[in-house]
Amino acid sequence: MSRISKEEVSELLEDIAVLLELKGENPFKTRAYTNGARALQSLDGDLEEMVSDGTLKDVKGIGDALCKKITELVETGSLKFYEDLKASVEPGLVAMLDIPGLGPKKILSVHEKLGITDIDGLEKACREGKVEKLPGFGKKSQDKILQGIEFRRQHGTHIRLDEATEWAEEIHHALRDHPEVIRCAVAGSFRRSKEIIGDLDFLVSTNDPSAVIHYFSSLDGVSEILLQGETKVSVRLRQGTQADLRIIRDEEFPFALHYFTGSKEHNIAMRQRAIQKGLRLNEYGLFRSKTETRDPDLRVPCRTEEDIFNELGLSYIPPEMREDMGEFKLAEKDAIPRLVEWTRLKGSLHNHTNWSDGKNTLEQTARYMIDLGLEYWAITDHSKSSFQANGLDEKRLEEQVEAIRALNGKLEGEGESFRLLTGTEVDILSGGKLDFDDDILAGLDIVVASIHNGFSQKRDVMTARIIKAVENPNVHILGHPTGRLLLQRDPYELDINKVIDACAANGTWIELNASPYRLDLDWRHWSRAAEKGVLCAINPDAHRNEHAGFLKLATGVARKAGLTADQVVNTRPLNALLPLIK
DNA sequence: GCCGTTTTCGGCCCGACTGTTTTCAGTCG
Repeated sequence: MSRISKEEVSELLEDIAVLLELKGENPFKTRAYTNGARALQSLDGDLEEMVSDGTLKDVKGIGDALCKKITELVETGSLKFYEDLKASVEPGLVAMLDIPGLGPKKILSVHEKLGITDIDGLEKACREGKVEKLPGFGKKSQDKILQGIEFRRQHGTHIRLDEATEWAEEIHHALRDHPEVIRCAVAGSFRRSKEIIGDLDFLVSTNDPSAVIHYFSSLDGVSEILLQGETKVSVRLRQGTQADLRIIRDEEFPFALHYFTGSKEHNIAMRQRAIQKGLRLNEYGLFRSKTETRDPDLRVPCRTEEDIFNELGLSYIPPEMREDMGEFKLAEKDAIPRLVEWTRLKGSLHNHTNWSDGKNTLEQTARYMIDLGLEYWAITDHSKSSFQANGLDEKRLEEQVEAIRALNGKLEGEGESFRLLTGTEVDILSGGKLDFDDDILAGLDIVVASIHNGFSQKRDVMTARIIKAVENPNVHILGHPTGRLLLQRDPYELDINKVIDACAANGTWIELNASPYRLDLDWRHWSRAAEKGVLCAINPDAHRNEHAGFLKLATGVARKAGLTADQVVNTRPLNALLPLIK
């Protein structure tokens, strides 16, 4: 047996799907590989075991052919079918799928007719006017391809949740202000609290579509209209993100809201359920017909999204959970958890001040958090090895603890029940040793242990390093466990499942770092952690007071992770938290 | 390639928009 992980197999199956698509294979076959990849992602059991005991074939979405290929991968570490397939496709063609307006058919066409093998070659052919002469292409297609290449060169395509929030709120408010708008909503991956947003989706019900479409396309932040029809318009915002608006009639609103919230995979599963019940589901309604697509007389009356789920034998699925990653099983049994709400948070357990690399003083921080109505706020400035962040040594830490005690005394004298908690974000050094000795750590309220250097260690070395740290009884929380910076830096190599298991075994909590750059631990890993009883701390890792706002944003991600208020430690009031951290 | 109390073959989610056509294929979400 070779060591190949479930994730690696899953990614390889997705690669196969892309390659098959480019070869012009039957789209349903292509999708079978995508489905297989997804089935593996949400698989609970151990892949090697399932291969050897033959239970892999029982997994829905994995049939004879996929089972054989996965078995070959697990047993030998490679797959001949994949190697042959990869060798038969020009590698430069795959990247062309990212260019708007270019799909597999057109890519194949420029490849076969003009011998183009990569984006640079495509750009050259466009400039020489060769592409517009191909059948099915024209001048406009050629210009659009050139524009797409240029745009992608200048901007990335995705934005973080905090950037998306600013735009979404601004446009949402603008739409709400328009007199012809009856109802409007932000849908899409933003409503699902994805950590990274590709484009923004807005939905409006109105009796005057053209007025709203015109209004939307001429909003202040719009730099370019990409396409415009009678019920749909797509624009480019100033900073590069695409925003789509869909217009529907008001009685269609709940159906359209569900449809445009997605995810695509969730929607496909929903429509399949509708078909099984002899119904048809689209953005205009749920119809008692196999063919009718818009007849109001055949529409099953639904006032809310919840009604739609109920009609299909499901309890309400919150938007954040709509990824077709197990939510249907829960909704069938009416077992969707009551997800945590950000208003339940009572404080935070990982933050910085001007003692290390933060902006505000202890007192500014305390006053600000009191105004927000919070009960506690842990001060966990960096430790001495993080010299780039002005980390505290033992002496300064001792002084800070004194200062915090004094400030707490002053607040108490003013009748405030709010408390700053003492603490540190202690560096996990290479080898897993911590940057402070145990007797120092033992005297603090909260110890967060995090990695800030030596990112490039090998997977097993890094895993052992982190496990050693979380086994220290003085460590309460593992901070930003994978070190990723969204859209900037990949996670370091580690076996996250082993780390989760170690946290479970030692009663160490795991952070959901609320910084929009991190949102780490990723929501996809929390079902395993929660199952093993690991508690979550939603921590803004605040470096200035306004970062307290990250708590709201990250609670959306915690909801996506399926977490309840009980599973999040900082929903506890101070008097319930203190016994836990002793 | 997967799947099945209508099926082991013939389906597979669905509709809007664009550009190139002259009724539709390709792309997108």
